[in-house]
Amino acid sequence: MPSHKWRKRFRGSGSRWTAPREAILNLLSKTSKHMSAKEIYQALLRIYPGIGLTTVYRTLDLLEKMGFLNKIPLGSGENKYELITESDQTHHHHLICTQCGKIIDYTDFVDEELELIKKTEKSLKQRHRFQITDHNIEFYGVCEQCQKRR
Amino acid sequence: MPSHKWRKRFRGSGSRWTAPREAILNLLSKTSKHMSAKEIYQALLRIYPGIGLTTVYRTLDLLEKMGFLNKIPLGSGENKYELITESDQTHHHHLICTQCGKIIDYTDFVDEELELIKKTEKSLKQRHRFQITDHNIEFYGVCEQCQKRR
DNA sequence: AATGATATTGATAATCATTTTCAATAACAT
DNA sequence: ATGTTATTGAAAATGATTATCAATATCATT
Ligand SMILES: [Mn+2]
Ligand SMILES: [Mn+2]
Ligand SMILES: [Zn+2]
Ligand SMILES: [Zn+2]
Repeated sequence: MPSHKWRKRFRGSGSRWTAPREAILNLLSKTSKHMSAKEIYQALLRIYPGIGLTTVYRTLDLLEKMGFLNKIPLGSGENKYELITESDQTHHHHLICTQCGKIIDYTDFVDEELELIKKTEKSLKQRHRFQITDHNIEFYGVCEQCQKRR
Repeated sequence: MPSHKWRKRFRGSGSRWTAPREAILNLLSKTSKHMSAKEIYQALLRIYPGIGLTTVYRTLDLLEKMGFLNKIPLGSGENKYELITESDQTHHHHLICTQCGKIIDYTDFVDEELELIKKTEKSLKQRHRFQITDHNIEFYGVCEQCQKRR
């Protein structure tokens, strides 16, 4: 468990290093999946009985604010979370199954994409006086398994 | 009120032409805003007292399925709706204020965008065996008014 | 124009994800 | 070891949307 790399980043922020926070970070670092609060809660129940769903929500909020993870709205009102890895494929977008909610990362044409994004952002900033902070690109469809299911 | 152009499109679909449906279509055709169910409900109350919020939701669902309007998830769990105009700027994307939820249409670089989209879609389709049905591009930021507000 | 089958409506209650409240507990600077 | 206060978990509250259901309106057919 090389899980203490996050610990230091809690220092000085006024936030404390607690068992739920460690558990959630460990879980998310072990999976490549994009998980919802409830999924995270249920997965944790096995290794951490007694953890509260409320705590999961609060922790996810905190971790997002600290820049540890991304929150991905599913349109159904449900959100999914993924750890931000400081390693390789940091910038990526998503392919979302509209049937089961599965999310797949992709990095196709990121360079061209970024160029276009940059241009558009600049244009929008000037014309609408928006302070642009982020963008989102995603594709929707039906995954292989859900295609077979009917 | 040239509002009877939709009427015929209800024929044969088994759906009936009703007052709430006409009211909602009229309202949305008069505005360029992207409105939530509640906003639509409240706007209608003045001209159509007694209309139910439930009916608004149901009608919006129906109209979306019939291809009359787009549903835009806000990430906060709230959705906004816009009429699809058969006229000019059909294909566009959105600039969304994260403070007040205001949505602004933009059509910058749509040609380049569509080219990139097409390429990416093809690539994703092959590699992940997804049946891709749609895409979404949006920018987030803070609108001019919300910048002033603090 | 009257009839009848059934699509639609609106009030109410139910869901579902997320947030708020609050008293009990745990983390950590001293 | 101690005290301050951030954090936790249970329970209730919220906000958007959906399900139920009896009453009503639409519209094809007399
Ligand atoms: Mn991802
Ligand atoms: Mn629009
Ligand atoms: Zn799927
Ligand atoms: Zn705004």
